Amino acid sequence: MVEDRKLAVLRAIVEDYVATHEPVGSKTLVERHQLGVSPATVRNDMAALEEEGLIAQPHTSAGRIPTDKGYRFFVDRLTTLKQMSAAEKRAISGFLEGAHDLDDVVQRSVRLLAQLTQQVAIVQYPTLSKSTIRHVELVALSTTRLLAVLILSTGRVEQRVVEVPVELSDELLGELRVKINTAAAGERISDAAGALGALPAQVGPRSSITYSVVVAALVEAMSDHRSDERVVVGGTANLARFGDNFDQSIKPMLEALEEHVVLLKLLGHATSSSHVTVRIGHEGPIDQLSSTSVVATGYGATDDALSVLGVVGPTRMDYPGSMAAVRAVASYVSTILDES
Amino acid sequence: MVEDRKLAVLRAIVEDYVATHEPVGSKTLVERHQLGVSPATVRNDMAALEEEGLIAQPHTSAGRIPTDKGYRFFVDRLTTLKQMSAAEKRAISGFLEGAHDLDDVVQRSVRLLAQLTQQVAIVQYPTLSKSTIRHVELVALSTTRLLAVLILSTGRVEQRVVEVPVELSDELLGELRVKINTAAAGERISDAAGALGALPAQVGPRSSITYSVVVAALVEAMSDHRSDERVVVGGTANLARFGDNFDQSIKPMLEALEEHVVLLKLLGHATSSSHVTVRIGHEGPIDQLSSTSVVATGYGATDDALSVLGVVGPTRMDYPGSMAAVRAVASYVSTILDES
DNA sequence: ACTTGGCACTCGATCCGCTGGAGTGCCAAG
DNA sequence: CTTGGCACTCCAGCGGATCGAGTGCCAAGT
Repeated sequence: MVEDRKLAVLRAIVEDYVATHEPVGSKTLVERHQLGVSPATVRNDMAALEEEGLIAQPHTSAGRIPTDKGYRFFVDRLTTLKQMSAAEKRAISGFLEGAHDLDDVVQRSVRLLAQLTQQVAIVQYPTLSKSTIRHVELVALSTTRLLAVLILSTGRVEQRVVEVPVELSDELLGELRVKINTAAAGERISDAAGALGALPAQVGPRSSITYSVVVAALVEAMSDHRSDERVVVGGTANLARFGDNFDQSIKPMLEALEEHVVLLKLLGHATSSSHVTVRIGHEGPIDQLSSTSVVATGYGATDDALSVLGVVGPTRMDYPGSMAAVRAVASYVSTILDES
Repeated sequence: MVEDRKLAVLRAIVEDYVATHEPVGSKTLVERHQLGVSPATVRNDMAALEEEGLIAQPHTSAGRIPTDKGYRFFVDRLTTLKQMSAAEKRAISGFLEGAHDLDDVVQRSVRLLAQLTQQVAIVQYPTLSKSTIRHVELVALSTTRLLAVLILSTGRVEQRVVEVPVELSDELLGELRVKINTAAAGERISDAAGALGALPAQVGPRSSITYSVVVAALVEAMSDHRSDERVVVGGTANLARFGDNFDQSIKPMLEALEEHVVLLKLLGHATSSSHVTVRIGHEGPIDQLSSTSVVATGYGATDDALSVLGVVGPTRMDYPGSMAAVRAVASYVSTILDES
């Protein structure tokens, strides 16, 4: 079938170009792949593919390279999701099992992902808004300052210094601690604000001011979007393999990696864990990164993802491999977080 | 005086080369600086400087560039410590004042330092071994697992999950919490281990096992050197200005920035806060970074530094500027940490 | 004892023109 | 629809010529 062969040619072009980083011509194509036809035939197919905007040539007498549209087609229609080998699976779970701490899990995931894909890996911490409160601890720093420590179900620990306009006695602090914990424990962050808000009214007017100050600070700490932006990056050294066009690809990438807000925009919002999202080149939200692709997925519960992780690389990346690695790591991280 | 002029020439060469990144010749030198002599004279001086190993020429018919030894001489003998302008001082303190959290302080410092020096900035968290324990919190995750949260005087919060081989009742947990806090609060980390170690013997044999397990885990968490290695990096995008020789300077740099252990080696151990350390090129501990310099200093108390911060850049960097910025930021961070 | 102008020399950077080869598009025949 | 043939295009790479910045050295001047 003619149409089939055209797709085979596209696949071959993508694979070859990803492997060699060089425009691929009709002759080398039939040599390296068993297409069973002559270069001339391939040339005809290539002309058709170019017509459809799936491939392009850098200059008249050069081979073809896939366009963003070509990659998109390749990812959507020509990619059979690669399975990780048993050895790889063992390596992944072994590496992640060793963690005894949320920070540890995140850090290891990022390293792992970077190593597996040989690219820049990004892991976002579990979103605050989807966690429930496990415990709130108040520690006096001085008589008018206290440190509020928020321990969440996902293992995240958030802290915030609170200035209180009145002197705090030990008893009052203890009372506060108990009241706040009974009100907030087990609640989702978003709901806790309401439950806590009711507290000041329940106590005598004498301590009600203190209550409201502390409660207000806690609520603020919880809704602080800055802490939702926690993101860890790894494998930056892999940028070195991006190629030679420094200013065009590496510099903007480094700049983006500095700005966590930008990174989050890049990753996109947490989708379901079962689905791997691929954004190719210009499809992404940032113009400077038009030759960069993002492969990401949610992790955590299958239905309602806790957060996102993924890799970032040049459009000419190994999509099947990256997708498999991202999916595998996300799934292992999910199970580990479920256990704890 | 002849000797004086030779040094003036060296200074001029360093300054010009740092500014232009190009080998500097005798003619351009007399044009740009008021040396009051002819190019020929400068050439004689240059020959002498080259004889002494302070400058070198990349090839026969090119201008001169400073050698590492030349930079060293420049830093040691020709640098008058630049003062920050009032506006800069205001900007620094203003930017750092806004922080309400240790994490915040560290993060802001790194950004600030990167921005001020236009280079890669590194800040190490306050060393654990120099902090005292403010509070220990134990939160039950399940009946046999608990989360130990260590709150330190510097504002650092360390956490660790502990598996306990026996079932923990609420009362036992409360008892543990009180005992541990009375034993450890106010102690230096290094001393706390001893105080805690005595605990199990003080209780009945029934709960003594539980005590020893928890205590052991806590002690391990405290002495865990991994957590001493906490380091934050910023301004990576400034690597882009390093120049063109990608493989020689940028790639190894990126690799080093990935490995926090390497970074710590690079920064060196905390020296006193009052003294800024400069390591030039090959003087550093890492061979791959032989064309990279480090400007660092301790921060925290003047006499006994809490930890280290600094910047990393090409040997051809603005030493006076970097030294001034590093010193200024360190001093502001110190005061802020003292306050809390 | 230094400084300085002059001068010959070196050597990388840059431009130019050439050529080889990889790759294409098209056409006519199978 | 495939295929071999063929003319054409254009980049990459090479060698040679040129340019100019910079040097080292020397002899004369202060």
